[in-house]
Amino acid sequence: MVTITDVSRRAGVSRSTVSRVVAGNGYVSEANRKAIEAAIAELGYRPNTLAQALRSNRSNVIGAVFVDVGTPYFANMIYGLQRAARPAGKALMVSSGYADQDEEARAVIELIDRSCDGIIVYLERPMRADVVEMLRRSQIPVVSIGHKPSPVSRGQVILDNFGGARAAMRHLLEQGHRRIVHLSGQADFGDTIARRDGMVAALNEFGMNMDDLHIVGGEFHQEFGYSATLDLLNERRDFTAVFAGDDDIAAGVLLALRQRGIRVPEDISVIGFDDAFHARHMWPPLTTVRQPMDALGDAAARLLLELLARPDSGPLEARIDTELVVRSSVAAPAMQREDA
Amino acid sequence: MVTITDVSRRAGVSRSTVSRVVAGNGYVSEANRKAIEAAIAELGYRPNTLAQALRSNRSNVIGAVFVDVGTPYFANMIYGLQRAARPAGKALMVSSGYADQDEEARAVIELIDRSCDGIIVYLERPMRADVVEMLRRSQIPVVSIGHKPSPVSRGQVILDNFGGARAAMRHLLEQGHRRIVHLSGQADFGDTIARRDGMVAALNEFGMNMDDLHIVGGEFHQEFGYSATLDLLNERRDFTAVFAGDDDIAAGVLLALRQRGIRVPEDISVIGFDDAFHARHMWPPLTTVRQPMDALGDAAARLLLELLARPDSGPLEARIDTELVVRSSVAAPAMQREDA
DNA sequence: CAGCATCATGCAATCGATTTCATCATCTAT
DNA sequence: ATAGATGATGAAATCGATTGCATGATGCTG
Repeated sequence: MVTITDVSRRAGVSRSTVSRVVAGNGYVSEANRKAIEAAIAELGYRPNTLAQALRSNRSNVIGAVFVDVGTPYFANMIYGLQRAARPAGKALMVSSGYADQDEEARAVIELIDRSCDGIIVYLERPMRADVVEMLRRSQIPVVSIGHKPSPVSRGQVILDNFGGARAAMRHLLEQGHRRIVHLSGQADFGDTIARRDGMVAALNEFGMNMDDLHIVGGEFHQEFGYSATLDLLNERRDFTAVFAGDDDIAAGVLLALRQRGIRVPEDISVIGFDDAFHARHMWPPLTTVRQPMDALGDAAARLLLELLARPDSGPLEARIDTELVVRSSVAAPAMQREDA
Repeated sequence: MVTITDVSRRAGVSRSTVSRVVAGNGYVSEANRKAIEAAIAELGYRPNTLAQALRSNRSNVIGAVFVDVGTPYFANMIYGLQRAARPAGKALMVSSGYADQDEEARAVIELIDRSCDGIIVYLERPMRADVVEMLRRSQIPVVSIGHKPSPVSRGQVILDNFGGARAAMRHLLEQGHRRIVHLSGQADFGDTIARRDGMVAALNEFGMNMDDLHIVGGEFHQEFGYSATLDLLNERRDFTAVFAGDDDIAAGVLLALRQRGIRVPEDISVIGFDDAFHARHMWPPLTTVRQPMDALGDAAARLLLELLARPDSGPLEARIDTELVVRSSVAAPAMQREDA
């Protein structure tokens, strides 16, 4: 491996001078600069980032912990992260927490140990107290994505769940739907709570209220959407539209309806949330509320870079808007619907 | 930050002794071991991985370059990678090459600079010569996933494209299809070539040959599947089944057929390749050949760990099998088909 | 011409570990 | 009793950079 010492010898200067040229700071004569640059090129010198990091206390690595990296949902977020991080010369180290508190703790600790300059987290569980304490002591800036700000985070990226849920409901209401079912994800998730408020807002705008909405709580999985829809149908419930807590649930709804021979959107309308990768591939293509994952990642990285550049800045926040994506799963309600 | 020196002082021993306890090698008296462990716990000492890496020349980081990290396809591969790497104490650093030679070069160079212990690559383009040279000089073991082994890789993970394509064709042939169209991806991709051989093998088994197959070359995109299918229909070509180069192409095929009012699988059967995330969400749910991305990532990491443990071992290879996933887009051909 | 910036450079300390080697105490075998 | 093996420990060099400080050269001002 060719080191800075090799370069300095070749160019006939001290290591300090080489360092100045590489870092591009301090005074260096034109003659020496040329000589050093030539030596660097001839030897193919590349600075050892480990040594740099050790000495200067900046690793130029940012760490990220997500629920599950192996998921399309987060893949897109990583894309946004990279888009913002790379131009700033930061590499990315990613890890999954699998929605388990101890796994999430392990992942965060690993990133602390690796001397990341900053950490971005998207967690489903509150952070373990000892990890919070470690982060506080390490002084590493933390940006969290999602609903509840973690106690150590100095940056927060929030998705406008309120506005998204309101837009979805309004879309259904404007089409004339009045008997709507909402299949929500986990009731204790922050997202779910924020969305409820958005739905209420939309209902109010149409002179309705929460009582006019039938809510079934479950999980963010296709299976829930499927079985809940079947139950609804068996109860012979009277509804013309379903607002699914996410696109996975919506996929389950579509499946159940199709099995019962109920047409979408002619008989029943369905709207989802997320605009996940597969939303456009469903049949009919799913109308849904787009949650721009790449924008979330991008914003998180930007916030972190800002915190790195201005360590004394107060808590930062970014709010990301949702967007209604109209495809083909919503239409005006039919006057009458023949049940299965 | 609490360092090894702090611990040594607290325990009343030298740094060397602490290091031995932490590393778990060398001789240490029971009394000292206890004292040191106590000191570590009281101070909350965590070894500085940067310093360890610098001194011992092992960073315990594995680098990976994929075509595009922000894609569901690779998300799953990262999952497999992590599954194998974490238990070995290796962290992951990922980067995208965006199917561009210079971008891929940049990504690999970054990983070299970061002193990764090993690098895993999945590239679309041949590696730039200067990067090959850098890798060779750096002695960093490289494992490549995919068709063409890169000139520096000492490990190779190969997907059985041959067997997968043969299985897909056999499935169609067994159902009775004889007039089959293949919509292939980029003709110069290694995958595409290997699959062609698999298709020939299947045809031969049924007493047919390449002339009995109509091949249209294009790209691995939905748009190609869509437009190619429309063209085929406009030409009034006579076919009962389509074998799509991947599930994206298949999605385009389904879309075009649906628009023309052609039923799948009653009128025309469609089979894909990959078993991408959205394959099961299509309508009808797509029969396809599963390419186990997580297994590919897992195998790559294992190979790399093996190379790391046994630096003098010869070139390693792993072959990953595909699996036919039967859903609902293939059926026996109808006797007669009324064209649009 | 004296005094003071400004420009250029190198020495040496430092970051936080690992690792070689020397030293010394015990223990065992002859 | 003594040589040799084994166990236990610490001093010091080392990994490859960055950076504060001292020093010297040069240019400018009054």
